[in-house]
Amino acid sequence: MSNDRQGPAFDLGRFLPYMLNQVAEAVSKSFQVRYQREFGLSRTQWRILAHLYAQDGLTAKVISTRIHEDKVSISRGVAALESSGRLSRQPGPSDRRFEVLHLTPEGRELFAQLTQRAHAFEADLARTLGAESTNELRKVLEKLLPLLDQGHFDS
Amino acid sequence: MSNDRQGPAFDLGRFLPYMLNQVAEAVSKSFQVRYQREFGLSRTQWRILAHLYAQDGLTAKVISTRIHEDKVSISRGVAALESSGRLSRQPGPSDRRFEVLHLTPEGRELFAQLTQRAHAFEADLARTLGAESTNELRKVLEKLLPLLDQGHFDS
DNA sequence: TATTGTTATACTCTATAACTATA
DNA sequence: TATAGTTATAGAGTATAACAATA
Repeated sequence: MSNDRQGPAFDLGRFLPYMLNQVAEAVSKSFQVRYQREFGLSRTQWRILAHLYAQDGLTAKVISTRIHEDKVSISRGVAALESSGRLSRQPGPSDRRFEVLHLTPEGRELFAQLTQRAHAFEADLARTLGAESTNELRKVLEKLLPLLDQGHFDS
Repeated sequence: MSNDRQGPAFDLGRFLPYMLNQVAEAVSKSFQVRYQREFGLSRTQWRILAHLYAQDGLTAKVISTRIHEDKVSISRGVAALESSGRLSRQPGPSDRRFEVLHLTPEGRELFAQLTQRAHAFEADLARTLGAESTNELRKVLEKLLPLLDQGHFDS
């Protein structure tokens, strides 16, 4: 058998960035159904709600840097969540360029329902992986995530 | 201090699907620069090249199912790669509905260059993570990837 | 009737720049 | 001059359906 390759071998299926991406995309898409189909939330909206649910009174800017998303996309997400009655905004008391964001009772109630589904989803994933692999995965991700904030993967 | 939470707690930063997604996106984006900026390839085009580089003569259908991408997107990627002279297609000998895809020498040469960058990028990532974490990550991903093909995360 | 692949269309996301209002 | 947030716009990616050619 002749081998007509002229360069070094490459197996995409064993290329870490590709593997990571395939898995993350499938998991993410599978979970998105839970909040998009039933509650009409985009991924950005879901993430904004999650942050405000954990800590009320954040500004768009803070959320933007935390989730590494553009301020434009956050601005649109916040506007949509406001017009659907899930959050309200007030001008910042000390600096009126900021807007302080608060969940409405409806928004809080909605997200409380979503946390249950999120936890159930995560439990399913952990069951699929097994406890040990889940812990290993969590450990690796916890090691990588701080590097993102430090801009280790920028450019 | 009063706690005004009305539902169960939720920490997005410790939610596995979110963690996976943040890391995968950052890693992926960081690598994309290598083939997009210098060679004008889209992610789909890069993946098509990778498959043909490893195994010449595949059809669009086969590539589509392997990388879990829509046949429309593959069709467009193949058309773009053909018009930029990186691959050629012939009607399948036994069934003319299929088109057999081959890299041109230019396409093969281009991808040989890309494999070097890919390996270098992966080595950087492994160095960042450390050998042990890298192996753990690989093991977990190898456990999850077959589940995708089985449709475990569909719907 | 089913399958490969193309075309058309619409919708979402993303990235950028220009703008406002505040500081 | 710099920052928070908005608006407008163009590009890419994604999803769907309709279509042509072949089986």
